[in-house]
Amino acid sequence: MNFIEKSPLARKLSNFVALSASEFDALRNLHKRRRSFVAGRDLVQQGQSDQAAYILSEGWVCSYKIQPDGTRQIVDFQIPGDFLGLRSVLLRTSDHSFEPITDIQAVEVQAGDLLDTFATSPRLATAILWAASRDEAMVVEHLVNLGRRDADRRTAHFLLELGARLVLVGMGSQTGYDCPLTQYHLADALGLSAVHVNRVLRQLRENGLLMFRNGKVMFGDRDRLVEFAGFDPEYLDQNGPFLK
Amino acid sequence: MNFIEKSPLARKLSNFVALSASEFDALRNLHKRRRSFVAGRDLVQQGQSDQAAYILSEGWVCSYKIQPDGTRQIVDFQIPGDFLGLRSVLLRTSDHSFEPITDIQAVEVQAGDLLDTFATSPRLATAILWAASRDEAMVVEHLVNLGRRDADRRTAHFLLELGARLVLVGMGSQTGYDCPLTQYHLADALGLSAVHVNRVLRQLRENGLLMFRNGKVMFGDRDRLVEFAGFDPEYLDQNGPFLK
DNA sequence: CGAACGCTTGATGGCCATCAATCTCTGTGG
DNA sequence: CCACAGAGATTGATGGCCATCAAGCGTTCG
Repeated sequence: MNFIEKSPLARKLSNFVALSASEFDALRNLHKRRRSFVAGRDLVQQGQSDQAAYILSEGWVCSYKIQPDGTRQIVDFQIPGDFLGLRSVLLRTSDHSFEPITDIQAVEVQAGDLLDTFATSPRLATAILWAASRDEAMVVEHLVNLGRRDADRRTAHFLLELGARLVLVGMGSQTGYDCPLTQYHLADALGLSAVHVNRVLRQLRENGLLMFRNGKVMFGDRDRLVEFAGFDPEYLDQNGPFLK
Repeated sequence: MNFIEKSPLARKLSNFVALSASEFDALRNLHKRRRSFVAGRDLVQQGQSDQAAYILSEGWVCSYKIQPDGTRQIVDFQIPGDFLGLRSVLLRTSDHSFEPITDIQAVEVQAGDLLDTFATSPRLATAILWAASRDEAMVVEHLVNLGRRDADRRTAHFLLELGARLVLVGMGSQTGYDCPLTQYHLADALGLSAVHVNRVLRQLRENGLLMFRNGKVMFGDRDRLVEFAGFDPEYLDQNGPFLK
Protein backbone atom coordinates (compact mmCIF):
# COMPACT_ATOMS: atom_id res chain seq x y z
CA MET A 1 0.00 0.00 0.00
CA ASN A 2 1.57 3.23 -1.17
CA PHE A 3 1.04 6.63 0.45
CA ILE A 4 -0.25 7.97 -2.84
CA GLU A 5 -3.20 5.62 -2.76
CA LYS A 6 -4.36 7.44 0.31
CA SER A 7 -3.90 10.93 -1.10
CA PRO A 8 -7.13 12.88 -1.39
CA LEU A 9 -6.80 13.13 -5.17
CA ALA A 10 -6.27 9.39 -5.61
CA ARG A 11 -9.19 8.79 -3.32
CA LYS A 12 -11.39 11.14 -5.31
CA LEU A 13 -10.41 9.77 -8.72
CA SER A 14 -10.93 6.22 -7.50
CA ASN A 15 -14.59 7.05 -7.20
CA PHE A 16 -14.69 7.38 -10.95
CA VAL A 17 -12.03 5.08 -12.34
CA ALA A 18 -10.58 2.04 -10.60
CA LEU A 19 -6.88 2.89 -10.86
CA SER A 20 -4.18 0.27 -11.40
CA ALA A 21 -0.73 0.21 -9.81
CA SER A 22 0.88 1.78 -12.87
CA GLU A 23 -1.74 4.49 -12.89
CA PHE A 24 -0.99 5.23 -9.27
CA ASP A 25 2.63 5.52 -10.36
CA ALA A 26 1.75 7.95 -13.12
CA LEU A 27 -0.22 9.96 -10.63
CA ARG A 28 2.71 10.03 -8.25
CA ASN A 29 5.01 11.22 -11.03
CA LEU A 30 2.87 14.29 -11.43
CA HIS A 31 3.84 15.35 -7.94
CA LYS A 32 6.99 17.39 -8.23
CA ARG A 33 7.55 20.07 -5.68
CA ARG A 34 5.67 20.10 -2.40
CA ARG A 35 4.95 23.59 -1.14
CA SER A 36 3.34 25.18 1.91
CA PHE A 37 1.42 28.43 2.08
CA VAL A 38 0.09 30.30 5.09
CA ALA A 39 -3.52 31.29 5.55
CA GLY A 40 -4.53 34.66 4.18
CA ARG A 41 -1.75 35.40 1.71
CA ASP A 42 -2.84 34.98 -1.91
CA LEU A 43 -1.21 32.38 -4.11
CA VAL A 44 -1.87 33.94 -7.50
CA GLN A 45 -3.10 37.45 -8.08
CA GLN A 46 -5.83 38.20 -10.54
CA GLY A 47 -4.26 39.20 -13.85
CA GLN A 48 -0.90 37.65 -13.05
CA SER A 49 0.32 35.09 -15.54
CA ASP A 50 1.34 31.70 -14.23
CA GLN A 51 2.00 28.50 -16.09
CA ALA A 52 1.92 26.22 -13.05
CA ALA A 53 -1.02 24.44 -11.49
CA TYR A 54 -1.31 22.83 -8.07
CA ILE A 55 -2.96 19.89 -6.46
CA LEU A 56 -4.16 20.74 -2.99
CA SER A 57 -3.21 18.07 -0.48
CA GLU A 58 -4.12 19.73 2.80
CA GLY A 59 -6.20 22.72 3.89
CA TRP A 60 -8.85 24.90 2.28
CA VAL A 61 -8.56 27.55 -0.43
CA CYS A 62 -11.02 29.84 -2.15
CA SER A 63 -10.88 31.26 -5.66
CA TYR A 64 -12.44 34.66 -6.16
CA LYS A 65 -12.70 37.78 -8.26
CA ILE A 66 -12.55 41.35 -6.98
CA GLN A 67 -14.70 44.03 -8.57
CA PRO A 68 -13.54 47.58 -9.24
CA ASP A 69 -15.85 48.75 -6.43
CA GLY A 70 -14.12 46.44 -3.97
CA THR A 71 -16.84 43.82 -3.59
CA ARG A 72 -15.69 40.25 -3.79
CA GLN A 73 -17.29 37.19 -5.36
CA ILE A 74 -15.98 33.80 -4.32
CA VAL A 75 -16.28 31.44 -7.27
CA ASP A 76 -15.44 28.19 -5.56
CA PHE A 77 -13.74 26.61 -2.59
CA GLN A 78 -11.00 24.05 -3.02
CA ILE A 79 -10.60 21.18 -0.61
CA PRO A 80 -7.92 18.46 -0.51
CA GLY A 81 -7.77 16.58 -3.79
CA ASP A 82 -8.81 19.58 -5.87
CA PHE A 83 -6.79 21.25 -8.62
CA LEU A 84 -5.82 24.89 -8.37
CA GLY A 85 -5.39 27.02 -11.48
CA LEU A 86 -5.82 24.30 -14.06
CA ARG A 87 -7.51 26.81 -16.33
CA SER A 88 -4.89 29.52 -16.08
CA VAL A 89 -2.38 27.12 -17.61
CA LEU A 90 -4.08 27.71 -20.93
CA LEU A 91 -5.30 31.28 -20.70
CA ARG A 92 -2.64 33.93 -20.89
CA THR A 93 -3.62 35.58 -17.65
CA SER A 94 -5.17 34.15 -14.54
CA ASP A 95 -8.70 35.46 -14.41
CA HIS A 96 -9.01 35.17 -10.67
CA SER A 97 -7.13 34.97 -7.38
CA PHE A 98 -6.56 32.21 -4.84
CA GLU A 99 -6.59 32.76 -1.10
CA PRO A 100 -5.64 30.02 1.36
CA ILE A 101 -8.30 29.95 4.06
CA THR A 102 -6.18 27.78 6.31
CA ASP A 103 -2.48 26.97 6.13
CA ILE A 104 -2.19 24.62 3.19
CA GLN A 105 0.05 22.10 1.51
CA ALA A 106 0.01 21.85 -2.26
CA VAL A 107 1.95 20.04 -4.95
CA GLU A 108 3.15 21.84 -8.03
CA VAL A 109 2.24 20.28 -11.36
CA GLN A 110 3.98 21.20 -14.61
CA ALA A 111 1.71 21.70 -17.59
CA GLY A 112 4.05 19.57 -19.69
CA ASP A 113 3.97 16.64 -17.27
CA LEU A 114 0.22 16.76 -17.28
CA LEU A 115 0.05 16.52 -21.07
CA ASP A 116 2.58 13.66 -21.04
CA THR A 117 0.41 11.78 -18.60
CA PHE A 118 -2.50 12.24 -20.95
CA ALA A 119 -0.56 10.53 -23.70
CA THR A 120 0.76 7.61 -21.66
CA SER A 121 -2.16 6.86 -19.39
CA PRO A 122 -5.49 7.48 -21.10
CA ARG A 123 -7.53 6.04 -18.24
CA LEU A 124 -5.91 8.37 -15.76
CA ALA A 125 -6.42 11.20 -18.26
CA THR A 126 -10.10 10.36 -18.40
CA ALA A 127 -10.29 10.44 -14.63
CA ILE A 128 -8.60 13.84 -14.46
CA LEU A 129 -10.86 15.25 -17.17
CA TRP A 130 -13.80 13.82 -15.26
CA ALA A 131 -12.68 15.73 -12.17
CA ALA A 132 -12.29 18.92 -14.20
CA SER A 133 -15.74 18.49 -15.74
CA ARG A 134 -17.20 17.91 -12.32
CA ASP A 135 -15.62 21.13 -11.07
CA GLU A 136 -17.20 22.97 -13.95
CA ALA A 137 -20.57 21.41 -13.20
CA MET A 138 -20.25 22.70 -9.65
CA VAL A 139 -19.60 26.22 -10.88
CA VAL A 140 -22.72 25.91 -13.03
CA GLU A 141 -24.77 24.79 -10.06
CA HIS A 142 -23.34 27.68 -8.07
CA LEU A 143 -24.52 29.99 -10.83
CA VAL A 144 -28.03 28.55 -10.66
CA ASN A 145 -27.87 29.01 -6.93
CA LEU A 146 -27.13 32.72 -7.28
CA GLY A 147 -29.62 33.31 -10.05
CA ARG A 148 -32.68 31.43 -8.93
CA ARG A 149 -32.70 30.51 -5.24
CA ASP A 150 -33.52 32.71 -2.27
CA ALA A 151 -31.02 33.23 0.52
CA ASP A 152 -32.23 30.35 2.73
CA ARG A 153 -32.27 27.69 0.05
CA ARG A 154 -29.09 29.04 -1.46
CA THR A 155 -27.22 28.68 1.80
CA ALA A 156 -28.65 25.25 2.50
CA HIS A 157 -27.84 24.02 -0.99
CA PHE A 158 -24.30 25.30 -0.77
CA LEU A 159 -23.58 23.62 2.56
CA LEU A 160 -25.04 20.35 1.33
CA GLU A 161 -22.86 20.38 -1.76
CA LEU A 162 -19.77 21.08 0.31
CA GLY A 163 -20.68 18.10 2.49
CA ALA A 164 -21.05 15.80 -0.48
CA ARG A 165 -17.66 16.86 -1.82
CA LEU A 166 -15.98 16.28 1.53
CA VAL A 167 -17.44 12.79 1.80
CA LEU A 168 -15.62 11.90 -1.41
CA VAL A 169 -12.23 12.58 0.17
CA GLY A 170 -13.10 11.12 3.52
CA MET A 171 -13.54 14.40 5.38
CA GLY A 172 -17.27 14.36 5.99
CA SER A 173 -20.26 12.18 6.73
CA GLN A 174 -24.02 12.27 6.46
CA THR A 175 -24.25 14.02 9.80
CA GLY A 176 -21.81 16.88 9.19
CA TYR A 177 -18.22 18.02 8.73
CA ASP A 178 -15.50 20.37 9.99
CA CYS A 179 -15.57 23.68 8.21
CA PRO A 180 -13.07 26.53 8.63
CA LEU A 181 -15.15 29.09 6.74
CA THR A 182 -16.33 32.30 8.36
CA GLN A 183 -19.72 33.84 7.76
CA TYR A 184 -17.90 36.42 5.62
CA HIS A 185 -16.66 33.66 3.34
CA LEU A 186 -20.19 32.36 3.01
CA ALA A 187 -21.45 35.86 2.24
CA ASP A 188 -18.90 36.41 -0.51
CA ALA A 189 -19.67 33.02 -2.02
CA LEU A 190 -23.44 33.34 -1.85
CA GLY A 191 -23.71 36.93 -3.05
CA LEU A 192 -25.21 38.05 0.27
CA SER A 193 -24.18 40.40 3.04
CA ALA A 194 -22.53 38.89 6.11
CA VAL A 195 -25.34 40.26 8.24
CA HIS A 196 -27.94 38.43 6.23
CA VAL A 197 -25.94 35.20 6.23
CA ASN A 198 -26.03 35.37 9.99
CA ARG A 199 -29.81 35.68 10.00
CA VAL A 200 -30.20 32.86 7.52
CA LEU A 201 -28.02 30.57 9.61
CA ARG A 202 -30.06 31.41 12.68
CA GLN A 203 -33.25 30.52 10.89
CA LEU A 204 -31.87 27.21 9.61
CA ARG A 205 -30.72 26.42 13.13
CA GLU A 206 -34.07 27.33 14.70
CA ASN A 207 -35.84 25.14 12.17
CA GLY A 208 -33.64 22.23 13.18
CA LEU A 209 -32.22 21.92 9.68
CA LEU A 210 -28.54 22.57 10.24
CA MET A 211 -26.04 24.13 12.62
CA PHE A 212 -23.06 26.20 11.48
CA ARG A 213 -21.01 26.90 14.55
CA ASN A 214 -17.51 26.72 16.01
CA GLY A 215 -16.01 25.48 12.79
CA LYS A 216 -18.48 22.65 12.40
CA VAL A 217 -21.47 22.06 10.15
CA MET A 218 -23.97 19.63 11.61
CA PHE A 219 -27.06 18.55 9.76
CA GLY A 220 -30.17 18.34 11.91
CA ASP A 221 -32.79 16.74 9.71
CA ARG A 222 -30.81 16.01 6.56
CA ASP A 223 -33.71 14.63 4.54
CA ARG A 224 -35.82 17.67 5.21
CA LEU A 225 -32.84 19.90 4.39
CA VAL A 226 -32.30 18.19 1.03
CA GLU A 227 -35.98 18.59 0.26
CA PHE A 228 -35.97 22.23 1.36
CA ALA A 229 -32.90 23.18 -0.71
CA GLY A 230 -33.96 21.22 -3.77
CA PHE A 231 -30.58 19.50 -3.63
CA ASP A 232 -30.17 16.89 -6.35
CA PRO A 233 -26.57 15.60 -6.17
CA GLU A 234 -26.69 14.03 -9.62
CA TYR A 235 -24.53 16.78 -11.15
CA LEU A 236 -21.73 15.68 -8.82
CA ASP A 237 -21.71 12.33 -10.63
CA GLN A 238 -20.29 10.38 -7.73
CA ASN A 239 -22.28 7.16 -7.79
CA GLY A 240 -19.33 4.82 -7.69
CA PRO A 241 -16.73 3.80 -10.30
CA PHE A 242 -17.68 4.14 -13.93
CA LEU A 243 -14.68 2.57 -15.63
CA LYS A 244 -13.91 -0.72 -13.95
CA MET B 1 -9.01 28.57 -49.76
CA ASN B 2 -11.12 25.88 -48.17
CA PHE B 3 -14.62 26.37 -46.86
CA ILE B 4 -13.49 25.20 -43.46
CA GLU B 5 -11.19 28.17 -43.07
CA LYS B 6 -14.23 30.36 -43.06
CA SER B 7 -16.19 28.32 -40.56
CA PRO B 8 -16.97 30.17 -37.34
CA LEU B 9 -14.95 27.69 -35.27
CA ALA B 10 -11.86 27.98 -37.48
CA ARG B 11 -12.24 31.71 -37.36
CA LYS B 12 -12.48 31.70 -33.61
CA LEU B 13 -9.54 29.35 -33.05
CA SER B 14 -7.40 31.36 -35.45
CA ASN B 15 -7.58 34.17 -32.96
CA PHE B 16 -5.56 32.04 -30.62
CA VAL B 17 -3.42 29.74 -32.76
CA ALA B 18 -2.34 30.39 -36.34
CA LEU B 19 -3.52 27.12 -37.92
CA SER B 20 -1.66 25.38 -40.73
CA ALA B 21 -3.20 23.61 -43.71
CA SER B 22 -2.87 20.21 -42.06
CA GLU B 23 -4.51 21.54 -38.93
CA PHE B 24 -7.40 22.82 -40.99
CA ASP B 25 -7.63 19.29 -42.37
CA ALA B 26 -7.72 17.79 -38.89
CA LEU B 27 -10.42 20.25 -37.97
CA ARG B 28 -12.43 19.28 -41.03
CA ASN B 29 -12.12 15.60 -40.14
CA LEU B 30 -13.87 16.26 -36.89
CA HIS B 31 -16.99 17.22 -38.83
CA LYS B 32 -18.97 14.08 -39.39
CA ARG B 33 -22.68 14.40 -39.62
CA ARG B 34 -24.33 17.74 -40.29
CA ARG B 35 -27.67 18.13 -38.57
CA SER B 36 -30.45 20.72 -38.41
CA PHE B 37 -32.73 21.51 -35.50
CA VAL B 38 -35.75 23.76 -35.33
CA ALA B 39 -36.13 26.60 -32.87
CA GLY B 40 -37.76 25.75 -29.57
CA ARG B 41 -37.38 21.99 -29.40
CA ASP B 42 -34.68 20.88 -26.97
CA LEU B 43 -31.62 19.01 -28.18
CA VAL B 44 -30.71 17.19 -25.00
CA GLN B 45 -32.88 16.91 -21.96
CA GLN B 46 -31.49 17.47 -18.52
CA GLY B 47 -30.56 14.11 -17.00
CA GLN B 48 -30.45 12.31 -20.31
CA SER B 49 -27.16 10.63 -21.11
CA ASP B 50 -25.54 11.43 -24.41
CA GLN B 51 -22.05 10.64 -25.61
CA ALA B 52 -22.05 13.03 -28.57
CA ALA B 53 -21.04 16.67 -28.70
CA TYR B 54 -21.78 19.27 -31.37
CA ILE B 55 -20.14 22.23 -32.97
CA LEU B 56 -22.67 24.93 -33.72
CA SER B 57 -22.27 26.29 -37.24
CA GLU B 58 -25.37 28.43 -37.59
CA GLY B 59 -27.96 29.91 -35.26
CA TRP B 60 -28.21 30.54 -31.51
CA VAL B 61 -28.70 28.08 -28.65
CA CYS B 62 -29.01 28.45 -24.89
CA SER B 63 -28.05 25.97 -22.20
CA TYR B 64 -30.12 26.05 -19.04
CA LYS B 65 -31.24 24.25 -15.93
CA ILE B 66 -34.81 23.95 -14.68
CA GLN B 67 -35.56 24.03 -10.96
CA PRO B 68 -38.15 21.83 -9.26
CA ASP B 69 -40.32 24.93 -8.78
CA GLY B 70 -40.31 25.59 -12.52
CA THR B 71 -37.98 28.58 -12.61
CA ARG B 72 -35.28 28.49 -15.24
CA GLN B 73 -31.68 29.63 -15.15
CA ILE B 74 -29.89 30.07 -18.45
CA VAL B 75 -26.24 29.21 -17.96
CA ASP B 76 -24.88 30.36 -21.29
CA PHE B 77 -25.73 31.15 -24.87
CA GLN B 78 -23.96 29.41 -27.73
CA ILE B 79 -23.25 31.20 -30.97
CA PRO B 80 -21.69 29.86 -34.18
CA GLY B 81 -18.29 28.34 -33.52
CA ASP B 82 -19.18 27.21 -30.00
CA PHE B 83 -19.21 23.66 -28.71
CA LEU B 84 -22.38 22.09 -27.33
CA GLY B 85 -22.26 19.43 -24.64
CA LEU B 86 -18.51 18.99 -24.48
CA ARG B 87 -18.81 18.37 -20.76
CA SER B 88 -21.56 15.78 -20.92
CA VAL B 89 -19.25 13.56 -22.94
CA LEU B 90 -17.38 12.88 -19.72
CA LEU B 91 -20.07 13.02 -17.07
CA ARG B 92 -22.52 10.17 -17.06
CA THR B 93 -25.57 12.35 -17.31
CA SER B 94 -26.05 15.68 -18.96
CA ASP B 95 -26.50 18.19 -16.19
CA HIS B 96 -28.45 20.65 -18.26
CA SER B 97 -30.60 21.11 -21.35
CA PHE B 98 -30.08 22.83 -24.70
CA GLU B 99 -32.74 24.85 -26.46
CA PRO B 100 -32.23 26.20 -29.98
CA ILE B 101 -33.31 29.84 -29.93
CA THR B 102 -33.36 30.02 -33.72
CA ASP B 103 -33.30 27.23 -36.27
CA ILE B 104 -29.77 25.92 -36.15
CA GLN B 105 -27.19 23.85 -37.98
CA ALA B 106 -24.76 21.81 -35.99
CA VAL B 107 -22.08 19.21 -36.67
CA GLU B 108 -21.85 16.07 -34.63
CA VAL B 109 -18.47 15.27 -33.10
CA GLN B 110 -17.55 11.84 -31.78
CA ALA B 111 -15.75 11.77 -28.48
CA GLY B 112 -13.25 9.31 -29.91
CA ASP B 113 -12.42 11.49 -32.92
CA LEU B 114 -11.81 14.38 -30.59
CA LEU B 115 -9.32 12.41 -28.52
CA ASP B 116 -7.57 11.17 -31.68
CA THR B 117 -7.19 14.75 -32.82
CA PHE B 118 -5.60 15.59 -29.52
CA ALA B 119 -2.97 12.92 -30.11
CA THR B 120 -2.15 13.80 -33.73
CA SER B 121 -2.40 17.56 -33.67
CA PRO B 122 -1.27 19.04 -30.37
CA ARG B 123 -1.46 22.62 -31.58
CA LEU B 124 -5.07 22.17 -32.59
CA ALA B 125 -5.67 20.43 -29.28
CA THR B 126 -4.24 23.43 -27.47
CA ALA B 127 -6.52 25.72 -29.42
CA ILE B 128 -9.59 23.63 -28.58
CA LEU B 129 -8.65 23.48 -24.92
CA TRP B 130 -8.15 27.23 -25.03
CA ALA B 131 -11.69 27.62 -26.34
CA ALA B 132 -13.03 25.36 -23.60
CA SER B 133 -11.12 27.27 -20.93
CA ARG B 134 -12.48 30.51 -22.31
CA ASP B 135 -16.02 29.17 -22.11
CA GLU B 136 -15.44 28.28 -18.50
CA ALA B 137 -14.04 31.76 -17.80
CA MET B 138 -17.25 33.18 -19.25
CA VAL B 139 -19.38 31.08 -16.92
CA VAL B 140 -17.29 32.37 -14.03
CA GLU B 141 -17.81 35.95 -15.13
CA HIS B 142 -21.53 35.23 -15.43
CA LEU B 143 -21.46 33.99 -11.86
CA VAL B 144 -19.79 37.19 -10.68
CA ASN B 145 -22.42 39.08 -12.62
CA LEU B 146 -25.24 37.35 -10.73
CA GLY B 147 -23.58 37.56 -7.37
CA ARG B 148 -22.23 41.07 -7.23
CA ARG B 149 -23.70 43.42 -9.80
CA ASP B 150 -27.05 45.21 -9.74
CA ALA B 151 -29.58 44.71 -12.50
CA ASP B 152 -28.43 47.64 -14.66
CA ARG B 153 -24.74 46.84 -14.66
CA ARG B 154 -25.49 43.14 -14.94
CA THR B 155 -27.51 43.64 -18.10
CA ALA B 156 -24.98 46.03 -19.61
CA HIS B 157 -22.09 43.71 -18.84
CA PHE B 158 -23.86 40.75 -20.34
CA LEU B 159 -24.68 42.51 -23.60
CA LEU B 160 -21.13 43.80 -23.90
CA GLU B 161 -19.70 40.32 -23.46
CA LEU B 162 -22.05 38.92 -26.06
CA GLY B 163 -20.88 41.62 -28.45
CA ALA B 164 -17.23 40.81 -27.87
CA ARG B 165 -17.88 37.13 -28.54
CA LEU B 166 -19.74 37.87 -31.75
CA VAL B 167 -16.92 40.05 -33.04
CA LEU B 168 -14.63 37.03 -32.84
CA VAL B 169 -16.73 35.10 -35.37
CA GLY B 170 -17.47 38.08 -37.56
CA MET B 171 -21.04 38.64 -36.46
CA GLY B 172 -20.70 41.92 -34.59
CA SER B 173 -18.88 45.23 -34.46
CA GLN B 174 -18.07 47.99 -32.03
CA THR B 175 -21.41 49.61 -32.77
CA GLY B 176 -23.72 46.63 -32.24
CA TYR B 177 -25.02 43.29 -33.46
CA ASP B 178 -28.10 41.29 -34.46
CA CYS B 179 -29.60 39.47 -31.51
CA PRO B 180 -32.53 37.04 -31.61
CA LEU B 181 -33.01 36.95 -27.85
CA THR B 182 -36.26 37.98 -26.20
CA GLN B 183 -36.49 39.88 -22.94
CA TYR B 184 -37.55 36.57 -21.39
CA HIS B 185 -34.26 35.01 -22.42
CA LEU B 186 -32.40 37.91 -20.87
CA ALA B 187 -34.44 37.56 -17.68
CA ASP B 188 -33.67 33.85 -17.35
CA ALA B 189 -29.98 34.46 -17.98
CA LEU B 190 -29.65 37.42 -15.65
CA GLY B 191 -31.68 36.02 -12.77
CA LEU B 192 -34.25 38.81 -13.09
CA SER B 193 -37.95 38.99 -13.91
CA ALA B 194 -38.90 39.84 -17.47
CA VAL B 195 -40.73 42.91 -16.21
CA HIS B 196 -37.64 44.25 -14.57
CA VAL B 197 -35.47 43.51 -17.60
CA ASN B 198 -37.84 45.68 -19.57
CA ARG B 199 -37.40 48.55 -17.12
CA VAL B 200 -33.64 48.16 -17.12
CA LEU B 201 -33.51 48.25 -20.92
CA ARG B 202 -35.63 51.37 -20.93
CA GLN B 203 -33.27 53.08 -18.53
CA LEU B 204 -30.19 52.10 -20.53
CA ARG B 205 -31.90 53.41 -23.65
CA GLU B 206 -32.93 56.69 -22.01
CA ASN B 207 -29.38 57.19 -20.78
CA GLY B 208 -28.11 56.80 -24.33
CA LEU B 209 -26.04 53.77 -23.41
CA LEU B 210 -27.57 51.04 -25.55
CA MET B 211 -30.66 50.04 -27.50
CA PHE B 212 -32.14 46.55 -27.42
CA ARG B 213 -34.93 46.53 -29.98
CA ASN B 214 -36.29 44.67 -32.98
CA GLY B 215 -33.66 41.97 -32.80
CA LYS B 216 -30.77 44.39 -32.71
CA VAL B 217 -28.42 45.60 -30.01
CA MET B 218 -26.93 49.00 -30.73
CA PHE B 219 -24.40 50.64 -28.46
CA GLY B 220 -24.96 54.34 -27.93
CA ASP B 221 -21.93 55.53 -26.04
CA ARG B 222 -19.84 52.38 -25.87
CA ASP B 223 -17.01 53.85 -23.81
CA ARG B 224 -19.40 55.09 -21.17
CA LEU B 225 -21.19 51.74 -21.22
CA VAL B 226 -17.94 49.83 -20.64
CA GLU B 227 -17.11 52.17 -17.78
CA PHE B 228 -20.60 51.85 -16.33
CA ALA B 229 -20.68 48.05 -16.45
CA GLY B 230 -17.11 47.63 -15.22
CA PHE B 231 -16.47 45.50 -18.30
CA ASP B 232 -12.89 44.30 -18.51
CA PRO B 233 -12.66 41.92 -21.50
CA GLU B 234 -9.36 40.45 -20.39
CA TYR B 235 -10.97 37.21 -19.25
CA LEU B 236 -12.02 36.60 -22.85
CA ASP B 237 -8.32 36.39 -23.76
CA GLN B 238 -8.82 37.44 -27.35
CA ASN B 239 -5.93 39.82 -27.98
CA GLY B 240 -4.68 38.15 -31.13
CA PRO B 241 -2.79 34.89 -31.80
CA PHE B 242 -0.71 33.47 -29.00
CA LEU B 243 1.01 30.56 -30.73
CA LYS B 244 2.44 31.80 -34.00
C1' DC C 1 -5.34 44.67 28.20
C1' DG C 2 -6.50 46.76 24.11
C1' DA C 3 -7.10 45.64 19.36
C1' DA C 4 -8.68 42.73 15.90
C1' DC C 5 -11.72 39.44 14.33
C1' DG C 6 -15.89 37.10 14.08
C1' DC C 7 -20.66 36.81 15.54
C1' DT C 8 -25.21 38.76 16.75
C1' DT C 9 -29.30 41.63 16.70
C1' DG C 10 -32.27 45.87 15.69
C1' DA C 11 -33.94 49.67 12.51
C1' DT C 12 -34.53 51.61 8.04
C1' DG C 13 -34.87 51.72 3.22
C1' DG C 14 -34.12 50.36 -1.68
C1' DC C 15 -34.06 47.11 -5.32
C1' DC C 16 -36.57 44.11 -7.65
C1' DA C 17 -40.51 40.37 -7.70
C1' DT C 18 -45.18 39.95 -8.38
C1' DC C 19 -49.77 40.95 -9.98
C1' DA C 20 -52.45 43.16 -13.37
C1' DA C 21 -53.66 45.56 -17.46
C1' DT C 22 -52.80 47.23 -22.03
C1' DC C 23 -50.55 47.53 -26.58
C1' DT C 24 -48.26 45.98 -30.85
C1' DC C 25 -47.17 42.72 -34.16
C1' DT C 26 -47.40 38.48 -36.55
C1' DG C 27 -49.41 34.61 -38.25
C1' DT C 28 -53.61 31.84 -39.04
C1' DG C 29 -57.95 30.25 -40.32
C1' DG C 30 -62.82 31.18 -41.25
C1' DC D 1 -60.44 40.38 -45.67
C1' DC D 2 -61.01 40.40 -41.12
C1' DA D 3 -61.37 38.20 -36.56
C1' DC D 4 -58.75 36.04 -33.43
C1' DA D 5 -55.07 34.05 -30.83
C1' DG D 6 -50.57 34.16 -29.13
C1' DA D 7 -46.02 35.96 -28.34
C1' DG D 8 -43.51 39.74 -26.93
C1' DA D 9 -43.18 44.37 -25.01
C1' DT D 10 -44.62 47.98 -21.88
C1' DT D 11 -46.17 50.48 -17.77
C1' DG D 12 -48.29 51.11 -12.99
C1' DA D 13 -49.09 49.60 -8.08
C1' DT D 14 -47.83 47.01 -4.12
C1' DG D 15 -44.95 44.50 -1.14
C1' DG D 16 -41.09 41.47 0.40
C1' DC D 17 -36.37 40.18 0.55
C1' DC D 18 -32.16 41.59 1.63
C1' DA D 19 -28.50 45.56 1.90
C1' DT D 20 -26.92 48.94 4.78
C1' DC D 21 -26.01 51.39 9.00
C1' DA D 22 -25.28 50.98 13.75
C1' DA D 23 -24.25 49.02 18.16
C1' DG D 24 -22.73 45.54 21.15
C1' DC D 25 -20.92 40.82 22.42
C1' DG D 26 -17.29 37.11 23.08
C1' DT D 27 -12.78 35.25 22.02
C1' DT D 28 -8.09 35.31 20.73
C1' DC D 29 -3.64 37.12 20.57
C1' DG D 30 0.22 40.21 20.53
